[in-house]
Parts: sequence; structure tokens; C-alpha cells
Amino acid sequence: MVLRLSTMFLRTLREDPVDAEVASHKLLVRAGYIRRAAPGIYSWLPLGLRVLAKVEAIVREEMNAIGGQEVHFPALLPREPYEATGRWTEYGDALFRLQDRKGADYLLAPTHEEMFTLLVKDLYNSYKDLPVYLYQIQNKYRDEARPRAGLLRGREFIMKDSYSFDIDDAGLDTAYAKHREAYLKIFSRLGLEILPVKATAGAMGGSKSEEFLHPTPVGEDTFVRSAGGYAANVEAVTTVVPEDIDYSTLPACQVKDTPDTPTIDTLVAVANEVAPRDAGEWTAADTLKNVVIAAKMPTGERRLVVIGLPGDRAVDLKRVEANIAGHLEIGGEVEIEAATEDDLKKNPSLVKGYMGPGNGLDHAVLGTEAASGVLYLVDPRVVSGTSWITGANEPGRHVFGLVAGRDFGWDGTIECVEVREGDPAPDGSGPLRTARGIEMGHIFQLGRKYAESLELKVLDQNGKLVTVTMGSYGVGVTRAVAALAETNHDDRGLMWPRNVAPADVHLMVTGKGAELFAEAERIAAALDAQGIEVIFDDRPKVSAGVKFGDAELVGVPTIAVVGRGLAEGLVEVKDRASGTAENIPVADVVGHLVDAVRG
RNA sequence: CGGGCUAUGGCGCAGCUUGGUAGCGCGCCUGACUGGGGGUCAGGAGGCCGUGGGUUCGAAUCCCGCUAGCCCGACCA
Repeated sequence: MVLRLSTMFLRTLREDPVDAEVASHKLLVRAGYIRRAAPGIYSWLPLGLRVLAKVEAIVREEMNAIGGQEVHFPALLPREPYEATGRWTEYGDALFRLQDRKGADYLLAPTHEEMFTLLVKDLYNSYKDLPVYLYQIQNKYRDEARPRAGLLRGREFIMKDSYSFDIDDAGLDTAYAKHREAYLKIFSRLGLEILPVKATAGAMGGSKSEEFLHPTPVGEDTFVRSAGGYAANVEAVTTVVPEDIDYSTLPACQVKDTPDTPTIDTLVAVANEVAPRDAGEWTAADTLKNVVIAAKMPTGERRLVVIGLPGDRAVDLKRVEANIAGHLEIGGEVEIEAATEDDLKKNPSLVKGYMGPGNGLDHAVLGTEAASGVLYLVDPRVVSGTSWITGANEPGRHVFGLVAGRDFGWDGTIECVEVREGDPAPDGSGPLRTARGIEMGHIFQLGRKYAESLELKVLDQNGKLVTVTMGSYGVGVTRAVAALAETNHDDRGLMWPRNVAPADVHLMVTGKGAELFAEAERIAAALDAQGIEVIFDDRPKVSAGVKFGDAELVGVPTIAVVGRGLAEGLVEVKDRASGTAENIPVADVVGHLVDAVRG
């Protein structure tokens, strides 16, 4: 196939679009791959569409390879299925809702769990039909509060989403493992560095989940990694729990006056005045901070929880939200926010600034069994035998040497503390560092959440109805195009990897002699005959500088120049990425280019 | 949702302070020259100055409202 620039629908821009911040966005617009149609919504031009199709083809091949079967759902869907799973409301403002002429509610699908589940329910009813893996490559719609970075976060985007249906957990594990392998292959073929990181399932429900992150500074997901290979989303990081300490020799705790110490900083300063210790100054790490948060339950109920953590640490509400469900004896989504003044007024036993689990003597304050009756969870670092300075539940007083397990108890532990650079990796592989990444894919074991709410059941070997277990797996296809552009460019333009480049060879003529054009035509035709895809810059009366500039901007991996060298029987062949160039005899140039393209 | 900035030909911008027939660069069209790094010259086409109202003889420019966009944050399978 030969794409002639003299007729191709293409206009390159000399200047960066003013609304673009990241390189992929600037270059894809400048090089004529995409155009903005509305915020977060892009039109695909001929060059862009070719790259997109190649990325899709790779995804499709690998999904087919694990037995996936491609289907295609509408993007415009009726409300009912999403009502049944609760997502019509749960999805909130991010859902594009609309009405038909009769006033019936519709939506533009943000993801298709419901439709896949209903389709399988429609057609299958026996364990013999399972497992089945279905997928589609399709537009998704999410009314993001703030679309940004061009294709990296759009309101319309293309996603490959697949869904596995199994009779039991072992089947789900297999489906999950197969998808994981397929994803690693997809990203490897795309030439994208990928780190699978442990993630929490979040609003999708279910248990096991991994994100496939492409590390890059423009990414919007923060994750942590260790030199030894550990990688995880901050929500999923687990704390290295210290050993219990023998407290038999520790002195009894003592309540002391610590006037005007409502914050950890003021407390540490006063503690060093009123109760200096031999083993060096008190620090924030010696204090036990008790933070009140409010959990908004799916039922609408608002429940207070106190979290105890070392005073030198901060609560990470997202981590709390990701990990609190098990402590509330309730399914569904819980929203976490800081407690308000009102919350505290309703619980007079919680003394702001001077809260503590108890004074170790007469009564406990925090905990479901204690005076306040408020659920008390602690950071895993609070192990039996650790000794703390903490609030004595009266203004201006703190208790010193309060020993965990001896003087106070708790209802459970929770991963709730901000992960910091330098914290140890849970698998002992070294200190954690934070990094940024783009989420390129995500795999979930959904379990039976959707199958239950939509009543997808099949008969098992014993003729009993059992609920099917599901997995859901996504790859951001348009996002992959952006990530590829982000990773493969220099200051002159794009530099596509071979697998996804819009063409194999960018052939250009410089000069005006008819023989130059005639020779270039012959080369283009010969390459075409060999199945090589050629972008042919056959524009007459366009200066060499413009042609070189456009070739480098468009970013096809191999550039061939028919020009002044032809007088000596030579054609210049350049590698876009390395910049290396060599002169090849005209007679050999087609073979040389074919070899370069086919590796 | 909070904060900041912006809105003028396809793209990037000036003009606004001090109201008076809308301008520059790129791109586009015609011709000539040039012909290996966005070249030169000449001549053209193309604009409801985001939108509604107000002030004024007269508004891109001053005043009020609205809308949209971008950036930072919050949010985000």
C-alpha cells in the first residue's frame, strides 16, 4: 500500500497546540494523527487511525490466543440493566445519561459488565457451556470531571474489555491467569514497559486485582516500587509488622498535665519539658495519634471510627476506604471522610486533641466494648508491648507509657497510614520509592457480584442452580496509542516502534528532476509489491526542508530519500530513531528496505 | 467542586490601558525564482472579535450577566 502525501488527508502543524501540555498530545495533533472535537473527545485522522488499528490488531490476536471470542455491544444502552446492579446511581456524575423522544432513560456505557452478564444469561444455562471468555473493542464514555493530557484521559476512549464466566473459583483463577499472561504479551509486543502492580478492587467489587502500569512521569497514578522488584498501588501496600514486645518489665503508665497540647507538635515539645526521658528526646513517633473519621455506609448511615497510629504518620483516607470494609460487617461501598465538628459533638466522650484509648487504670474509652462504643482500629505498627504517649481524654492531659496489649486493646488493625518513601517493602525487597505511571490495563476477579444482581445462574453436575463467577479485564487502547507516543518521541517528532507505525517506510523525493520522481515511483511500486506499507512524499514543489521535517514529525521508523545522491546511483536510507543514515545503491535499495522492515 | 488564566480567520498571537472602518507570523490560493533542512519576491482568499444586555453619535476596546476552554488541586473500574 502506498500513501501519497500529495493526496493524503494530512496537514501538519508547525506550532504546538496551545491546549496541549504533554508530548504525546502535542505531537499527535501536530503530526496530524488526531484533532480535538470537544474536551476529552478526539477525532482520528488517517495516520492516527492506522496506528490505532495496529494496536487493536495486537490486542485482538492475543485475546483470541487465550480463547477469547469477540462480540460488539452498543455504546448506547437502556437504563434498566444498570439500575439492576445499582450502577445507574453509583456511577454518579461520571455517567453520560440521556433520554429518547419518549423520555426513556439511556446511557453511554462507561463499561459493559451488565450487558455481557445478561448476554450469557440469555443464551447459556449449563455448566457444560462454561468457561467462556467474551471481549469487545469499543468506545467507552465517562464524563470525567477533568479530562486531560489529550488521549491519556479522555471522556470518550476505546477499551478492550473482556469478561470471563466460570462455574467455580478455580475456573476464575485460570481465566485470571490467562488474561494476565495475555496482557503481558500485548504490552511486550507493543514495546511498552509494564509493571503489574497489586491493586484494590475498589468500586468494581471482587477480590483479586492487578493494574498494569506504564511507568512515566506524566502518569497520574502513584505507586510504590522497591529495588528488589516489589510494586504496588499505595492502597494495596501492606505494612511490615514489628514483633510483639515483652512488656513485663515496663513501668506503669502515668497521667500528666500537658497544658495546651492539642497537636502532636505541641505535645512533643511539652512532653520533653514535663517528662524528659534518659533515652533521648521524645519525638512524634513516640505518640499515639487518634484520628476520628466518618464512614458513609451504602445504607446512608454515618458511622464514626477512630484510628490510632504513630504520631509521626498521617492517615491516608484512600487507604482507609480500600481496607475498611471487613471491619464494618457490611458489603458494598463505603465512603470515608474526615469527621466534622458535628460528629464530635454527638460523641462527648471523644475529646478533641486529647483523645486516647484509655488511661490504663479505671476505664477504656475507645473501642466497641469501651465507654464511647466507637470502633477503634489501629495501624499494624501498634503491636502488643509498644509504649505510647497519648491523650488522657481530658483537655490538657496526656498519659505516658501506655502499653498496647497491657493498658489498652483495639477492635482490629487496618492499613490506613500514608505510605512514605523509604518504608520497607512487605516482601523484604528493600525500601519503597514512589513513582508515577499510566494505568494501561486492569484485571479483576469480580466474583459473583454482577452474576448475583443479574441472576446469572447455571445448572451444575448435580442439577443444582449455581451462580456463575466472573472476571473483568480491560486494556486502554487509545491510551496505549498515547503512551506509545509519549515514550517514543524526540524534539523533532514521533518515533513509532515498527509494530504500530502507520507505515513501514517513509519515502521522499527531494529535488525537481523528473528522473528523481520516476525513480522514486519505481521504488514505491516495488516496495508495495513486496507488501511493504509506504508513505510516499511525492509532493512536487515542496522544499526538502519541509519534507524532512514532516518525515521526522510523522515518525515512520525508516526514511528513504531519493535526491541528489541519485546522480551517483545512491538512495539514502535513514533510521528515524537512531538518526543513522547510509547510502544504498539504487539496485539494492528495495531489498535493503524490505530487510530493514522485516528485521 | 475550589483556585488561577483565557476567549480576535485553519493554527499561534498582537490590538483593549487612552472607544473612531481589525492586524502580524504560519498555513491556504495565483505567478515567478529556488531546489538536501520549514527559502525569496509579488499578488490574493478567508474574521458575528465566545454570547446576551448596557453606556456611547460610534464598542474587539468601557460596564454588567452568561457560556465555553485550558492549567493546578479535589475526584477518577
